[in-house]
Amino acid sequence: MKDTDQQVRSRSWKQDPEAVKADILTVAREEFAEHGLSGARIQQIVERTKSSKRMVFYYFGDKEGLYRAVLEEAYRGIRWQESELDLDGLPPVEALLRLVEFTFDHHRANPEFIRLVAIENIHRGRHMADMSDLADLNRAAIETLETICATGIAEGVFRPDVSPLILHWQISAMCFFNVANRHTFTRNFGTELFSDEAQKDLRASIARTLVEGVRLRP
Amino acid sequence: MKDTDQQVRSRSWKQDPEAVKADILTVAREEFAEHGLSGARIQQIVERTKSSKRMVFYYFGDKEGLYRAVLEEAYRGIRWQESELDLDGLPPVEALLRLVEFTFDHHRANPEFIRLVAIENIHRGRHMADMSDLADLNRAAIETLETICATGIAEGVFRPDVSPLILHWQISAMCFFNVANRHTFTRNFGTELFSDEAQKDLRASIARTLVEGVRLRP
Amino acid sequence: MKDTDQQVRSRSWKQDPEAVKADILTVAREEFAEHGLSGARIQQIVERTKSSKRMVFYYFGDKEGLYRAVLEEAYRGIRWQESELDLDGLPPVEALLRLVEFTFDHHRANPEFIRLVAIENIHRGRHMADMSDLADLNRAAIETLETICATGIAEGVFRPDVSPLILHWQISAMCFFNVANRHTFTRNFGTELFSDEAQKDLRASIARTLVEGVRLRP
Amino acid sequence: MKDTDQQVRSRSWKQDPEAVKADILTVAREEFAEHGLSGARIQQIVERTKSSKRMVFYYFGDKEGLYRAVLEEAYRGIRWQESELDLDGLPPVEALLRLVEFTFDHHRANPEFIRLVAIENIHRGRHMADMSDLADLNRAAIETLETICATGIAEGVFRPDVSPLILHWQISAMCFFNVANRHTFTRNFGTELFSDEAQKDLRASIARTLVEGVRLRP
DNA sequence: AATGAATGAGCCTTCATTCAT
DNA sequence: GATGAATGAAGGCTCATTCAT
Repeated sequence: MKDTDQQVRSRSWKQDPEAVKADILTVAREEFAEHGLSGARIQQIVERTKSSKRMVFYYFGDKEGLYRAVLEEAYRGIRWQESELDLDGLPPVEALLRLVEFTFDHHRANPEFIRLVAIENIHRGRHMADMSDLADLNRAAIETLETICATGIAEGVFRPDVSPLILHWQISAMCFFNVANRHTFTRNFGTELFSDEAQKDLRASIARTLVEGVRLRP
Repeated sequence: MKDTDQQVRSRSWKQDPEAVKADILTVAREEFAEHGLSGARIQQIVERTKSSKRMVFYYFGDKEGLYRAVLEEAYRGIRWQESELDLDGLPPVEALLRLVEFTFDHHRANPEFIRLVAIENIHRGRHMADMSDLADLNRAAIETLETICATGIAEGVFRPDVSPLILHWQISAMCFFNVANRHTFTRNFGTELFSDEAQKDLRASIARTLVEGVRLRP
Repeated sequence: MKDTDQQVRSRSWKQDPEAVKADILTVAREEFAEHGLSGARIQQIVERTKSSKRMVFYYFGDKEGLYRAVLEEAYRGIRWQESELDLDGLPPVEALLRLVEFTFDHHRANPEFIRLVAIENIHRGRHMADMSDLADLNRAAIETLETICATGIAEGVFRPDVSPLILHWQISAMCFFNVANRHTFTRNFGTELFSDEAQKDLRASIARTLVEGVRLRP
Repeated sequence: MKDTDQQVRSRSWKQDPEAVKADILTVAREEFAEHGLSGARIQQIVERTKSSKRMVFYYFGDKEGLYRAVLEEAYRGIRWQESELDLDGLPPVEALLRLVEFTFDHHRANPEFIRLVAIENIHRGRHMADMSDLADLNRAAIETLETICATGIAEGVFRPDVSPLILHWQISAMCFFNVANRHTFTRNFGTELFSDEAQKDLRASIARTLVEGVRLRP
C-alpha cells in the first residue's frame, strides 16, 4: 500500500554537495550507458548511491537533466584524456599513425563513453543543444589534425587537398565503429576481429589505410 | 473514459494473420527505430495500427518478441536490396569504388535500419542470438568482396594480404558512422559535411581512401 | 524502498464494470466534496473502495476525469430529486412558497452537492465546460418558475415584469448560502440561525420575502 | 540545476520583518484565493515574493498558518471599507436600499475576498476558530441594520418582527451568491444576468425584494 | 484463433517541511 | 533573528502484461 521509496543511506558525507553530485553522476553514467535514457531507472541509480531519489531532482531537476549532466561530464572527461598525447616534432605520417592508434585505443578503453554517444545519437543529439562549451573542446581535436596536415602538405607527403575535418571524421568512424558496432558485427561475422591480437592488426590496418588515403603520390 | 488501452479500429481485413502481423511490424519498426526498445510504447505502436494491443501479445509474445521480429525483418529487407548491385566483370578498383559508393548511398537511404542496428548494439546484440538465417545473408556481403579482392590480388593491383573481412569492416565503419553519428558529429563540428554536395565529396573521399588502403605499391 | 501502492481487495464483483465505476464514484464524491479537487487523494479514495488505483485511471483517465464524472453525476442526481415536486394546480403564491421551501429543504438535505458546486466555482466552472446535457436538466428548473410566474401575472397577483430567471437566481442564492456559508456565518454571528427550529423560521422568512418581492401591489 | 526550491531575490528591504510579512501575505492571498488551501503552492507564492520559502515558515509556521494569516487579514481589510458608507439620517427604506446596493457592489468589487470565504467554508470554517477580534468587526454590520430596522419599525414602515440578523443573512446570501456562484450559474443558465447592465437591474431587483420583504402592510 | 477487460508493479515527480548554522 | 541546503513522504500516472472467454 503506502508507497514510500526512500532508501536508507549512510549520512557520512552530507554537506558536501559536489561529492554528492559526483557520486550520483558516476552511477548515473553507468546506468544510462547501460540502459539508455528511457531504459535507465532513477530508483536503480539511487540505490547504488549514497544519496536519495529526492537529491537527484534537487541537483539535476529531472531525469533528462541528470542525463544531460552525465553526457556533458562524459564529453569533458574524454577530451582531457585526449590531450595526453604529444605529437609535436613527429614527422606527419608518423604523427598520423600515432594519432589513429591512440584514438583507436582510447575508444576501446572508453566503451561507456561510446555507448553514451551512440545513445545520444538515437536521441538525435537533442540533449547536446545547450552544451555551449563543447565546441571549444572539440576544436582541439581538429587543430591537432590541422597541424599534422599542414606539415604533411608542406613536406610534400600529404595530398594538398586533404581535409583535416574529413580526416577526423574518418578516424572517428573507424574507431567508433570498432567499439559501438562490435556486437552486431560479431553476431554477423564472428568474433575473429575482436581478439586482442586481431585488434592490434585491425588497428594497424586502419592506420595504414588512413595514411595511404592522404599520401601524395607522384 | 476508458483509457486508451483499447482502441477502435476498422476490422476490414480481419482474418488475415499475416497481414495483421505485417501491419504491426511496419509500425513497430518505425517506433523502435525512433525511440529504442525501452523508449518505444506498445500503446503508441498499436494506435497507428489497424490491430489491437492484445494482438501484439498474441502474435509476438511480448515487447521483446516484437522487437526481435522487427530486427529480423529489417535485416532481411536490407540484404535483398543489396543484391541489386552487379559488379561482375568490372576491374577490381572500379568494383571496389562502386561497392563503397553503393554502400554509402545505401546506408544513407536506410537510416531507420541503421538506427535499429545502433539500438541493437546498445543492447549488446542480445536479441540477435537466435536469428539463425542471418549468417547466410551476411555471407553474401563477404563473398562479393572476396571476389573483388581475389581478382585485385591476381591482377597485382591489390596487396596480397588484403582481408575481405577487414575491408568489409572498414566500409561498414565509414558508411555506418556517416548515418549513425551524424547528430553528435554535427553538434560538435557543424553541418558542413552533411549537405548533399559535401556528402558526395565525402563519399568520394572515403572510396578513395579505402582503395588506396588496399592498393599494391611497387 | 520499492514503492508499490497496490491494495488488497476482495474480488467479489469483478466483471461488473458499472458497479465498479459506481463504487469508485460514490467514494470519490465524498472525498472531493470533503477535500476539493486538489485536496482529495486518489489513494484515499481507493482505499475505501473495492477497486484499485489503477482502475480509477482505467475508467476515468485521470484525477480530473474522475472529478468531472463526480460532478456530472452529482448534477444528474440532484435534478432527478427535484422533479419529485408537483405544483400543478396550486395558486401561484402558494406554488412559489412551496417551491422555495422545497428548494430550501432540498439544499439542506444535500450539503455534499452544495460543497461540490462551491468547489467547482472555486475552479471557475472550468470542469463543466463539456457537460453538454446539463442545459436540459436546468431548463426544467426555469420552466417550473415560468409556469408559476405566467399564472401569477395572468391572475394579477404577480408584477407583470417578474423574471423567472431572476427569481430562480434569488431562490438559489438564499438556499445555497444557507448551506454553503453556514460555517463562516456561524463563526461571525453565532449558531442561532441554524437550529432546526430557527431554520424553519428562516425558511418561512425567505419564502415570504421572495413572495413579497414578486407580488403586484395596487 | 538546483531545482526551484531556492530563489534569487533582491534583498533591498531586508531587515524589515513587517514589510516582508506583508509582501508574503499579499501574494499568498492571491494564490490561496485562486487555488484554495491545498491547491496553492508555497513555491509559487514565494516565487512572486521578494522573500524565500524559508521565511514563510519562519514567520508563519506552516502553510496553514500562512493561510490563517491571509484569512484574518482579509476579514480585517473588508470591514474597513464597509465603514465608508454613511446612512445616518436617511429614511429606513432608503437606507436599506442603499445598504443592499452598497453591499452588492462591495461584494462584486472584492471577488478575491468572496473566494477566500467560500474556500474557508469548504474547510468548514475550521481556520477561523481562533480569530478572536472577528466578533467585534461583525457586530458593526448588525448594528447598522439594527438602527435601520428600529427606525423602520418605529416609523411603521417595517414589520415589527423584522430580524436584523436574518435581514443581514438575506443581504449576504444574495450578494455573496452573485459573486461566488457566478461560474456554475453561468454554465447552467447563460451569462445574461452578468453583463454590467443586467447586474444593475439585478441589484435593483434584489434591493426591492428585500425591502418588500420587511415592509409593513396594512 | 481471437479479443475486450482488467491489473500488478513501479515510474518520475512534487509537496511541505526540517536541518544546521 | 535569519537563512541556504537538504529531505521524508507521498502523489498522480504509465507500463507491459494477463485474465477470462
